[in-house]
Amino acid sequence: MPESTIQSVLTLATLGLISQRPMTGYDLRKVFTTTPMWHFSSSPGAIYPALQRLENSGLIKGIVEGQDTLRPKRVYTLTKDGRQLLEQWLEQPVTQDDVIRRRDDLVLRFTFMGNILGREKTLSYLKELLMQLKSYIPSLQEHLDTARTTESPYDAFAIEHGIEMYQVYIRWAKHVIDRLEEN
Amino acid sequence: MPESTIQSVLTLATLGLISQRPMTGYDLRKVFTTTPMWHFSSSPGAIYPALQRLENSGLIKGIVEGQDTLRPKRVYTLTKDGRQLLEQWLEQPVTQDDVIRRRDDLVLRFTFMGNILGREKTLSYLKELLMQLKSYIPSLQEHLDTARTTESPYDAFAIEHGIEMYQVYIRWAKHVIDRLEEN
DNA sequence: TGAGACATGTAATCGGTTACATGATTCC
DNA sequence: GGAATCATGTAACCGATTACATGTCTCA
Repeated sequence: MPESTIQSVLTLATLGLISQRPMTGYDLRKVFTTTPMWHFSSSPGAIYPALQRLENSGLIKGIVEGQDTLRPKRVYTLTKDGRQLLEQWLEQPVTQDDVIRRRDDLVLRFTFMGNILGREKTLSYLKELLMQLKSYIPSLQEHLDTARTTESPYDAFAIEHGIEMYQVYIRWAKHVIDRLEEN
Repeated sequence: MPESTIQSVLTLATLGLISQRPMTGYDLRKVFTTTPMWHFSSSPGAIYPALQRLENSGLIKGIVEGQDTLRPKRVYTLTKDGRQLLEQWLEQPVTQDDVIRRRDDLVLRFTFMGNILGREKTLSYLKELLMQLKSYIPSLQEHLDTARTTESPYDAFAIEHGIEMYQVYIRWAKHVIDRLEEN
């Protein structure tokens, strides 16, 4: 049972990536600079300390490859505890707070979920997500109404932006659910 | 000329809000808990230190109201330096990095911009934003193609999510431009 | 008289940013 | 021989989170 308090998105993303295949710090940096996961920091000052923390917490294990050569590298794999923590994160219920403050993390969780928890759990995750997204919109709508009556046109535009974002999010989730249910 | 290095979104948002009307720390907390700006932290441990930093940098000035009473409060207003820094932030060109890593900040900037820089500058801001948004999509499209050919369906879904988000962002920006140009 | 809103702080901890630092290997 | 890529780190700084802490005012 991992008792660590590690929960930053970067470490969770790292854990997820390492779960897909063993990786070095350099590999991670490449993912964070060359794939759409580039909204994560790829600076060595973020990644190497993160890997050290994960290893110290027993969530990953580094094996040195090419120890005899002049350019050895540290390849990390998940430990059982690491896998467990990752699953714990993925199985967390979707909260209103997630939908408001951690919109992007929810997509990240989805991405790892398919391979790790399977199709069924991914489907219920998406349905839960869908519910939370839907239940958030009315409050935005209310604020839009007040912004309109108080004549703050810029505020109103900004809130419209938010509403539209959540609406496509919902449409996307429905679409993915349909696709996954088609088999 | 403010030489401070203050640039966290929270402090910039604070500066923007105080520019609209003088505010206390408590007022800010209320905004951050009761309006769609609730994705900002409203914890006293974030706000009060931020206000102190802003005041120490000479960007805002606190005046104690009700000093004689038992519940005095500190009302902050922008200083000239504060206003200048705020304008500097708002006038910054929209970069690719903004569009990737600071999507939300861009909307925040838009919100303050109307009142502070006026309609013309807001329009050019939106057009700049539009360009950057458009120029970002092709790279996502490419990654979508590779994800599809390598049979990573979950990755592909996630990238589709991103593309759709940017597409509505673009639609929104166009819509607002049209509205503002109608006068 | 008690609940809830008003009002402001501090301290420990943690992690990300920025900048610095070093060296090997590969390929032209 | 030089550029690009491979590969890994450290240190100072800063700001956000969490938890703790305190007290007033208003209204039912």
